[in-house]
Amino acid sequence: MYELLLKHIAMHISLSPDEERDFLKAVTVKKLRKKQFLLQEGDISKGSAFVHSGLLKIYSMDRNGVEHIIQFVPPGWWAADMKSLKTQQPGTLFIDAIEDSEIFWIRKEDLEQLYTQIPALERFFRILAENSVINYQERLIGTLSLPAVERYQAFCSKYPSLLEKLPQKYVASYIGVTPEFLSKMLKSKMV
Amino acid sequence: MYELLLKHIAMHISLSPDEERDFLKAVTVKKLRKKQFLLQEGDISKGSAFVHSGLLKIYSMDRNGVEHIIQFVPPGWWAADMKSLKTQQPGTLFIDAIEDSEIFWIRKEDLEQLYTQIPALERFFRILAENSVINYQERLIGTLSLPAVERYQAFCSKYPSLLEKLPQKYVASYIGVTPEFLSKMLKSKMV
DNA sequence: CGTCATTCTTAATCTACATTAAGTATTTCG
DNA sequence: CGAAATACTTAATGTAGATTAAGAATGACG
Repeated sequence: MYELLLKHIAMHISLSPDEERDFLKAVTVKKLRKKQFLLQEGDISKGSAFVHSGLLKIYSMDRNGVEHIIQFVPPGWWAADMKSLKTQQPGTLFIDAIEDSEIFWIRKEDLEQLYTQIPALERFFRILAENSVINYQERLIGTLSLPAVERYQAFCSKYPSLLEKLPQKYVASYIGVTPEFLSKMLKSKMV
Repeated sequence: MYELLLKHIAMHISLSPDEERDFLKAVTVKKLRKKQFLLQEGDISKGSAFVHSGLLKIYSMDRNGVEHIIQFVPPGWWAADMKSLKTQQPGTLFIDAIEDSEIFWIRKEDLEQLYTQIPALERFFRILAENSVINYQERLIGTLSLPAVERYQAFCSKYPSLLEKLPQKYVASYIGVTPEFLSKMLKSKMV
């Protein structure tokens, strides 16, 4: 059941069997149907989700109702509205399921208690957060300095497996163009 | 000497006098003259810098030689090329001083040794990294969904004190427009 | 298996912002 | 102080990508 989760943790730190057990005690399983929300704008985020199967997206919606996807969350990755989770204020992000998904849920207060009990967990999430910073920096540099075609190419080479199963319009949203323009780019063989 | 640094640490965690002493033992002071580089593209980042006084900028340069500022680093903030620091591969970022600055330097291996010795430090940098993720997420959403005027307004309300002492062209670079266009926006009283 | 929704395409028009190129302040510092 | 570098402005022109609107393809599901 929890092999994927434990494997991902073991990639960065090692836990004793006791620590593993205590950590898993705090984890619950949830299923999400395609299109179901895990979190909506205005909600206060109460915990973090590890995706075991399926695929989520995290996005914001602008005042014209257009979605801007800030992250896809395939199996092995974590999903949360970090700001709302930290501040316990209503958030601005949506998280929903692109396909039927199974997630492991850990509540904020349980995780914080575990941080104190198991210092290695704190290291694990420090490392994840740092990797996340690196990703967002690179993405920001891309949007500031690369034309749309090259942002698309970068996406393709970074996430080849996502590319296969994502509706094209979500890729457009992620790289920051309209679906119409992505369609045009692909046709014109600029890619 | 180290009041600012210790105060910033104390905002998130508490260290015993011994831990404080051990941490400060790993810290060295460096001065940077205006325009001096702390790090250049191709360098391998060997540590992290806490800005005590002055002001740094972290940026990448595109293939046309245009700077894209990904972060200003005023006193109380940390500067590093996180990717290069983690991977110990040549990095892509530049860090230099906008004005004469004084920084506290801690080497990667010393910090890693301290993480093990002082778990609270690991928490401190986890929290900083998480805050950083939140910032980059918000900035990314801004560049994907807001027009230039509103990105400028957001910058003004978020960093009013920076605005005063920054050359206008650096603000332009940060919000992702040309200096000419920012100049035009400001004149046209759109702001 | 057919219908309704969703996704993708095409093409015309439009616009926010870039580019280029001068010219004008403002700093810097010898 | 005076000269050179740096920063800022202005304005004409160019363009990447948005918008709109229609239709075609694909998929979901009763």
